[in-house]
Amino acid sequence: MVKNRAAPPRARSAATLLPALRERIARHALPPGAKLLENDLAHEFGVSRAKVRDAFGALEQRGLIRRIPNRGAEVARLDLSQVFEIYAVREMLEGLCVRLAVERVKPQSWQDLVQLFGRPMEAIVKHGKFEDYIANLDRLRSRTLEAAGNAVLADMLNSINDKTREIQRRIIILPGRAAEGLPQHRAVLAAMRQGDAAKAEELRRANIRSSREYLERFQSFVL
Amino acid sequence: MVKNRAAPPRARSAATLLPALRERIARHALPPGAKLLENDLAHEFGVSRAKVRDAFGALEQRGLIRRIPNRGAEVARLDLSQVFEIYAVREMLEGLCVRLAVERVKPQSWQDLVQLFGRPMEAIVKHGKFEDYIANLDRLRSRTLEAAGNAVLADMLNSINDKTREIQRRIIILPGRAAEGLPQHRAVLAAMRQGDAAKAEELRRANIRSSREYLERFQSFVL
DNA sequence: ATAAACAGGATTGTTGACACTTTAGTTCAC
DNA sequence: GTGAACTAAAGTGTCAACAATCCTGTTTAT
Repeated sequence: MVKNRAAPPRARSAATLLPALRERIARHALPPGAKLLENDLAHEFGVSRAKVRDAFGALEQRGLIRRIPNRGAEVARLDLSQVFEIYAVREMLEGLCVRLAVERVKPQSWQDLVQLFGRPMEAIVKHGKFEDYIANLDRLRSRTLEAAGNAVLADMLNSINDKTREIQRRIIILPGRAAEGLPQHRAVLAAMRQGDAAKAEELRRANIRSSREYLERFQSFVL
Repeated sequence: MVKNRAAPPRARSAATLLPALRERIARHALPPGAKLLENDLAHEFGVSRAKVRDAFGALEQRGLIRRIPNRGAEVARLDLSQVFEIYAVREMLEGLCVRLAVERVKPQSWQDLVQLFGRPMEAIVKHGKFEDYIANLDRLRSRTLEAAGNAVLADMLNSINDKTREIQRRIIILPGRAAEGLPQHRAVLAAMRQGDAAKAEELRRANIRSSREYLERFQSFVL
């Protein structure tokens, strides 16, 4: 190879390096096992190798990449058992998140989401518009996280999310999953709209267990 | 100041740098707000400044230190609201941990801990031997974490623990807390010994809520 | 006397060069 | 033809010097 196969040195700033890498890894633009070369990235982002190295350190701490001495860094692969470990934790934390959110804001503040998850989402699922479905789920997610007002929790859930975003995407695309998931999210939202924190928590946990079952059944398609 | 007030350059290796700093911060050998000087630490541990810098990056990711550009790093202070945020998360995760542990190992494997938490701990509490009390709690903790067999969970709980170890210590020393906590731990262990995962989980959560109440009542002594 | 301006020292941030390790490709012996 | 030994290239790990920034104590002007 004579030429740099990496993208030309677009003038990106150093501050965007870490989030950009996180994003690429989370959406599998950099798939598991992909090697990360310090030089190429330094060149592409227009920063020094030292900063790339710093970013690698942060990514390693978050469990997004794996570093082997003298051999470089590669995107971490997660095997099935790790994914199930994450699901166990996620069930608890997402449940807590919903409960805190309900306890801290007025019930009517969820009204717009209740409506969004009515007809509009119905149509989205009907027509298989998965990207829109996911975008709306994400809106619900971030609204809930914000309402919960717990930075420690937010950090952990974001960390988990970075690792499993692509897997969740693949589960949603599975036959019947969206149609089965939507009523579950609606039920959670209904409890939130009523201000019933305990019920919302339990329903959210059930929703995640249900997603987990899909993963168990279709694991060969997802991993 | 003419002389280096830091310890003489003991020959410590680079591999121990990060754990050593974590430990110092966790036990408040470096109290909140203490400034960390790259040069002093590099000298003390006999490593280059670059490595100290790497370690700082990891510590910052874990939320143990705070870095301000051009101003250096200092041990993070946690205010009361953050501590309560952590308690909310901890209650869920410790509960999960106990449940998983019970589900994965034979009930009789807890027998030695049941006995340890009988007479011996009774005596320890009676004589106010707090260090022993804490050491045994820690033994219970690590045994449970290991039995749970969930690396993601272990990571999160360890991270939380690093941040609140000293606070937990101060709560335990509070008048009446150890005497009130011991029966709670006994109850959890009894449920574990019976193989009743759900009950053990709920009891553990109650135990943490109880600890939280102490913190609420005596916050002025703890922070 | 007070506050702004200024120097000197201390500390962090950044860069580039160099050493070490691994990998891949080539040669050579059998 | 096969495999071991050697060589060159690529990549990572490390360090030390340099640049930029901040802090402290002193001077200076009002």
